[in-house]
Amino acid sequence: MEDFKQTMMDDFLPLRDVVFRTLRQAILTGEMKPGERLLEIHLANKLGVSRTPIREAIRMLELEGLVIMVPRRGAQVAQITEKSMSDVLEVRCALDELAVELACERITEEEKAELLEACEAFEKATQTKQVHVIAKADVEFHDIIFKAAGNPRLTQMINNLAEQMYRYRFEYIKDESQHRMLVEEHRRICQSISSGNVAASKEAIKEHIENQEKSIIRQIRLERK
Amino acid sequence: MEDFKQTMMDDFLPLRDVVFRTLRQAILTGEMKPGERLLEIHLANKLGVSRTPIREAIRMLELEGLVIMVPRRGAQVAQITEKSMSDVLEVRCALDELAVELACERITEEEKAELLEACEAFEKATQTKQVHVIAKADVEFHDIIFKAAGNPRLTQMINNLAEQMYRYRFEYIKDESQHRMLVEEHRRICQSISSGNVAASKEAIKEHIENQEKSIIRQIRLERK
DNA sequence: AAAACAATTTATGTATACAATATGCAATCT
DNA sequence: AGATTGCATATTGTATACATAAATTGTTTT
Repeated sequence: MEDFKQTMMDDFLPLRDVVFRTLRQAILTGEMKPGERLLEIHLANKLGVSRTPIREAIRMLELEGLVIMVPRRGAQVAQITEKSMSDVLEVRCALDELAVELACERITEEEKAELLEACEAFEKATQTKQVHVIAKADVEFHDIIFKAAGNPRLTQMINNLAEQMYRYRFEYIKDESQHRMLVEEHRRICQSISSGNVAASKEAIKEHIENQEKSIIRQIRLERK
Repeated sequence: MEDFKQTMMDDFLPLRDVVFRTLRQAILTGEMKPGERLLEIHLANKLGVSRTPIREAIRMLELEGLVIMVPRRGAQVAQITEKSMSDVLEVRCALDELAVELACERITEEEKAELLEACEAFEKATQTKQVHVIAKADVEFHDIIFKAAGNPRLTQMINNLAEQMYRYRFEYIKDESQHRMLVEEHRRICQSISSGNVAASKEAIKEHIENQEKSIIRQIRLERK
């Protein structure tokens, strides 16, 4: 009986959170386009809830920078510009460098094993050529680094930044010509962290992010063709 | 009459934002203590508004990490631990290093002059021995660096992190024995950025943040005595 | 026909009402 | 006495109602 209650409480989610995730997903996947207005009643009807959870979700999206508020005109999906993306990536690169630096200092032997395993799993995943499988393996690899870095706040911030590029991620991963390089980059990151080489780790992760940046910028330019 | 209407519209702020700022201030200054519950009706009565703006403000505070939500129990002020503070400072240091690095690369001659001026203004401010004057001069100094770095997203994130330490800031600035060192640190930062020396700038800002960290950790230990 | 103004509509901002859930206390049972 | 159940209360979660401002449309006037 206690178990039941526990599970019920665990997966209870206020509607605002459901709405928040739904809208965020819609924005990040590009289903809702930049500049598109978020009409409360419209969204409320569409999602079958009242305006209240919609509004609270919008407040959260606002603070995440995914929507911008125009006073007395409501919310609209934030514009994604080349500049704003490279700004985000600039920050993300710095934070990822910090993450690998901390990981170098704090990683346990057990985590080293996990990292190596995740690295190999990623290589296998690329062979499936299934985008979501590869994406998942990629996330798992990086999550181990974050765990090893032991700074939850840092993890949260990186994940938040990474989400902002969600819609371009798949395009990047879809491109099979990149797979060899991606695997190689992961290997270098894995090795340099395991050997505690801070400088090499930072260099490796920097290249990793820079390659992503190039791909994303390319995508953006294609879109506004 | 038209004038009045115009000014009202210019500085029109939804109540949620007023409430947000008010509550954030209360939390950051320590007026609302960690663990304290945020009862919606209570706050609504106290601030003379309805529950709606209170709730929306809480959603924003939640995403900023200043309050934590317990489902069906509402919000409470987040605990500030030594670990959480050093986590934040770890990230902040990395971001500040990025900021000075970018500033080195992008600063204009005009901004160099502004920076020098702000640096000298800060020194003068320390002589007034008025905490809020010094704090303001300090903010202005760092703002010029952020402006020079030319990454609004980065600026926003650093400011957000800095806010989380708001309540300890004043204690730090109040301590007059630190003033000489603070001025010296600012001078080094100013000089190294102006001369475009990335490595020296990073080193200087790192020390600057580390000294703050020491002071903050000291404060926290004092509080929980 | 163009501009200005009024009326209407639409959507946000705010308040309140209603529903569901958790908490605390007292009465009851073992 | 201790545990348990049931009820009252407090509080959150959600929906709706009302108020105000912006946008739009249509009409009138020049």
